[in-house]
Amino acid sequence: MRTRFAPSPTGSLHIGGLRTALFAWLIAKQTKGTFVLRIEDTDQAREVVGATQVIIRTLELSGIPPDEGVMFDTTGEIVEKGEYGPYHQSKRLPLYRKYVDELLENGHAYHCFCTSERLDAMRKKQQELRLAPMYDRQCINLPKDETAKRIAAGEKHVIRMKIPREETVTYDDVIYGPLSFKGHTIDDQVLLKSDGFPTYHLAHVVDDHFMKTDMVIRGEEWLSSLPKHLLLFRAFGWDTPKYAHVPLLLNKDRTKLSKRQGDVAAEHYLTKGYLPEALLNFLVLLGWNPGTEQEIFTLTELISIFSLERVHKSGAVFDLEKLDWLQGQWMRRIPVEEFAARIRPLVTEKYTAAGTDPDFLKRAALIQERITFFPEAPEMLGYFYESPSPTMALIASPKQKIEPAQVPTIIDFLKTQLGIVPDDNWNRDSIVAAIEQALPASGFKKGQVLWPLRVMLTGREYSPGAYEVAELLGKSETMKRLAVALS
RNA sequence: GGCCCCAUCGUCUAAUGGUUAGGACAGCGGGUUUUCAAUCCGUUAACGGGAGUUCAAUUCUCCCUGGGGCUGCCA
Repeated sequence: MRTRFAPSPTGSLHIGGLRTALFAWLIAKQTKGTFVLRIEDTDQAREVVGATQVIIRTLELSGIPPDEGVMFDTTGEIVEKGEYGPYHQSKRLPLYRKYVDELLENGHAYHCFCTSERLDAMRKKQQELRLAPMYDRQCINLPKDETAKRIAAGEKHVIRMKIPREETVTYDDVIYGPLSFKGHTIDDQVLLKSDGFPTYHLAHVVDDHFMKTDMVIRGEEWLSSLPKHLLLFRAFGWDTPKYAHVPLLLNKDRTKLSKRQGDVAAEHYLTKGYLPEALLNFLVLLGWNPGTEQEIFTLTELISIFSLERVHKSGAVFDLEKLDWLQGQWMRRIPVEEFAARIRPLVTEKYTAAGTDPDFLKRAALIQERITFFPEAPEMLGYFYESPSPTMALIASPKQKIEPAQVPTIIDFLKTQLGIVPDDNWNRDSIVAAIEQALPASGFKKGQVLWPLRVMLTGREYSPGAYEVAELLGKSETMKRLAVALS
């Protein structure tokens, strides 16, 4: 099946857009079809420079790049690939013009010279009379010669669609099921703007016809425009694609997910350190479920089990809590070598020594099960690359039942016990043995010696275990840190 | 206001004409543990309301209520 994602380059890729793209990508992949990226740049005023790059990059980073349409070449330049282009709507103007002319000839569309001032006034009046704001068709029966004359005189105009008002348009949406719309409630939509650009409605129908889209997967906000699109396909005499409208992503207050209430830019989550696997896993679960109790899915698994039939109709609140959990799950699934490779540049940026550290993999392994985001790594590994400054306040922990007065004794105990571990046998097991064998006679509890040891070695309130840190630090460094004076 | 759509724990969701209405996240309690995290166990918490159909309705129908989307020469 050929599916497509068709965003406007008006800013970064919306997180809801990424979910829609994911659904479309999954359908294309599971049918061994093609996922097309088309850029809907028909609103010159709202276009943002660089937005197309961001959109493509976000899809790529997420792991769902387009197969056809707008994409990057090997050098990172935006190119178009495929036989149904161009894939930027701004490059298809003659095509839209041609088909809107056809509509004009067949009586499915008409010229409209109304000014926006008149339209505003009209709507205002309609609102006051509690009527549906709709174009009043003032220009629908303009004589041909008058129309021609006004156009020739350079008068600004648009082309509107003529809706058959007596009809009821019905459709069976892949997700929403049977839908029906009464013709007299549908507005005579503008198809071609006065600047010669098409509106979404015209461009969508023409493009998805010529690009041979089998299924249009888009957000639910398009549901009420659907009859216009259906009518256009019919007016052109073209087959209608299947439509699957997907439920919206919502703010906490259940309004349509918007910028004001949080970050809606998909790349924000990626740059913040969320794994694409976690992000897509989270998004796919918003509105869809596999019918089993499985919650963690790779993209490959999703390709085989995803289905639009199991997407339901109500909107889903975009609540990050579960994303954080999924992030943790995915972080822990990364092979440790890969994990180390990912964080190494980040850690090296702050601590040059990490770049040549032969034990980096072991240190990375220590934090993998407790880290949430890659950027936390430098902070979490800092004590391996710079000497900590432990304080008495931190060591004398009431929770561990440690009195300040006991601290020197405890540290002496640690020095003595660790001192007897042979240099060539410095490993976790022998460190454990050296300390725990002497524990009963010392009168200290485990926590009373291990908490101070950990703090002396790391200077931190939280960190991986004392034994593991000591092992990786090596004997001489461990002994050195135990000898540091407390502040 | 008009049109269209939707409605199960706080959130994401499952299931069913007869069930103790299931799971996950979060919350809470506990185990493990030198801290934090991770992990394990337990636990709080939902069918919006009213009619109708039926022996039986959370499930089917209708109405209401609530929520959302659209209502641009935006997409």
